[in-house]
Amino acid sequence: MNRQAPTLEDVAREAGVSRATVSRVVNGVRNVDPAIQDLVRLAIERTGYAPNRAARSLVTRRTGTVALVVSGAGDTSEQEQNAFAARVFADPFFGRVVGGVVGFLRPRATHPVLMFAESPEARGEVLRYLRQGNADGALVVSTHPDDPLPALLADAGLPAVLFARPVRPVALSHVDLAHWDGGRLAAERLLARGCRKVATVSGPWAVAASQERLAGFRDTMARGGHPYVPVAEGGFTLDSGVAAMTGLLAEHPDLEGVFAANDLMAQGVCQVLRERGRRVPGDVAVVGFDDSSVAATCRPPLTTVRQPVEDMAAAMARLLDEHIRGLRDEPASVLFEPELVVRESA
Amino acid sequence: MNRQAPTLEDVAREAGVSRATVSRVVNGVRNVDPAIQDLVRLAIERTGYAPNRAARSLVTRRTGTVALVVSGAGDTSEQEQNAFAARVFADPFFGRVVGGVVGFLRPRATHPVLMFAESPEARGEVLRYLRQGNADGALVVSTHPDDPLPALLADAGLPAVLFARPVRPVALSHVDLAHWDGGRLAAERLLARGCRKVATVSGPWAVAASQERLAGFRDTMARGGHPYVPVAEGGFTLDSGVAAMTGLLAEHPDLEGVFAANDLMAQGVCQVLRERGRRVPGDVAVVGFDDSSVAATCRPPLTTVRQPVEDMAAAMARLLDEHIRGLRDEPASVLFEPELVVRESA
DNA sequence: CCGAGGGCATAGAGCGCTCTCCCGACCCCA
DNA sequence: TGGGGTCGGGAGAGCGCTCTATGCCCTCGG
Repeated sequence: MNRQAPTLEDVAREAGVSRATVSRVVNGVRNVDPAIQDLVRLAIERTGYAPNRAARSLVTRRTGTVALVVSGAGDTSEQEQNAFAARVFADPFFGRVVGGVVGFLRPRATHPVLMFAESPEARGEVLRYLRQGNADGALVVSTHPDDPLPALLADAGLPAVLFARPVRPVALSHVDLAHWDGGRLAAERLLARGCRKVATVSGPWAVAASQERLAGFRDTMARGGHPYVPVAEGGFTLDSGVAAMTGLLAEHPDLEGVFAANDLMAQGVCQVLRERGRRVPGDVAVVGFDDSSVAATCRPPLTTVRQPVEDMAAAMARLLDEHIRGLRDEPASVLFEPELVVRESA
Repeated sequence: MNRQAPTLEDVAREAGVSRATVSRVVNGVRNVDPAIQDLVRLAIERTGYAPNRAARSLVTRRTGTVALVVSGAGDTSEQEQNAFAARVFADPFFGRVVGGVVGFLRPRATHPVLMFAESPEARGEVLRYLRQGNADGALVVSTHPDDPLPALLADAGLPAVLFARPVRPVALSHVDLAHWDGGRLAAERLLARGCRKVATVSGPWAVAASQERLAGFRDTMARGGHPYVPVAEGGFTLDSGVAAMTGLLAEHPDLEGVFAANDLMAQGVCQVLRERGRRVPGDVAVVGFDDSSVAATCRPPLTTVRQPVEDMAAAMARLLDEHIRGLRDEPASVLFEPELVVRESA
């Protein structure tokens, strides 16, 4: 970068061949004499050559970069943008997404650019970024059902893959979890433990996943002879879990089991129960959702419905890669199955 | 990206001016007749033009991208790389770093590329990435004192800024916290509460910050008339906090105050204390460090030494920006002051 | 012995942009 | 009115790479 980086031309001169030959050696090789290959490789070594990506992507029209976009709802103010980023990262869920994405991209010499799109300007920035060819496509994790970004990307014809099926249909690939089955697993666990009086802390109503988890839970409870299940709506945060549980416990002091739609809320549920003198799982069994890191470190460790986030993120990256390489034209969707992880809380 | 994106040439034709003029308008430089400016802007609007970044950075030698590198110790195996990413993100600390960095970069139309450098190959990848001109510089957060990456970057003459002063001196700018003062604040708080028997759970010995926090704490306690302070070494994780506190409590059952070198460990300390029947802060006062998100959500909420991570991260980004733009030649260091945040635990 | 054919290398034309000249028009003042 | 200065715009040379077209040479069939 600093003092005149060596160019293909320099290497060619050093090796006594032409620029094109060096280029062939550097990239996947097409018929180059092995002796010359070695010669070139030696010259590359000696000059410390590193291909300039700008020049390369100028002609290949590929950047080896994808945008990893966390997009929010509508219209966050300038001041809140930092907070948004911090909040997103505070959720252990997102770390797993990054882990899965990086795991897939790394062997493909591709790198994720982190972007936040929680305001109209930020969304415009994402679109511009892609249209300028800064990145080949976008992996989008929406934190809000009304997120307009997917539609914008689809309209612009930009390659993109979503985490979770969008509420409004959009012509983009996505990966998702069989949330209904997750709810079912939680219900089955509580039923198997013999819990009679059972309640649930759901995710936000507007989020499709919340509704599906809830439906799976309720349907299964009903089938198991418990047609009525009190529900309190939470917001996927610890605080909201505390609030929801406080309300539930006030109305139903005799609860024996609780299903919280994510681990953070389950943690809040446990806190409230303990503060109210209930033992978990002795008096009340608690099932969480996600199998995030808190599930294991929480006291007591949470029995939870595992969402294979890393695999899902990797699948996202794979789908995007296929779209970018033109191997896939039509939007596809990949559905993952949840799994019950039994620890101590239920 | 898809069907022939419009080029500068197209816009120029549309506006009836030359390529150079359009370029001038786009970059907002030099004297261009306002009337023509409007003309060009209209043409840009009509064609939907977006400057191709590859072409631009080919000539400017700038990418508008910086690498945000989380670098680990030595030689992590391929399988553990995902885990590394997940672990890093599980630490709420890192989310704050990202928030601060993004906050600074965003107005400057710069974006962070996320990279993990926890193995020799990964480190090579980072260097190559920078030397290829994929990014203009690197923001490095080391998770291990023996991290060789800073030296590699310095040797390669690549612009980079570190979070925390490296153990071995390296010719790179960095930001850091006055850790000694942080330890002092914690000690002063415990002294002010009248705690007699006090212990501390330190961070890993190898980490300079741990030693400084410890020194500040001990020196201040000594000055306050408590020359002997039992220490247990932790690893900045919740589990290590639990283990350390278990040991301390066994040897010193009469403890009245504990300083843990980060909030995660403080949380572990509180768990152990509660399980052993001690009330916090009634029986034992606990002071944490960082003021991370767990400090507020923990039960009880932690009194802690605040590290202004977002500001520090922003300062890192600013330093890097100055290095990249050539405004700053010599390595600089910026030191931040910690601050006591009083909640309930002490 | 000659021409066809194939492996291997080179030449050279861009990719889309910036930026340095350079030139024409206009202004000011003598 | 003319000379020097300034301002606004155009022409064109690359930036470093890929890739197609082309050419060389060696082998082999006729």
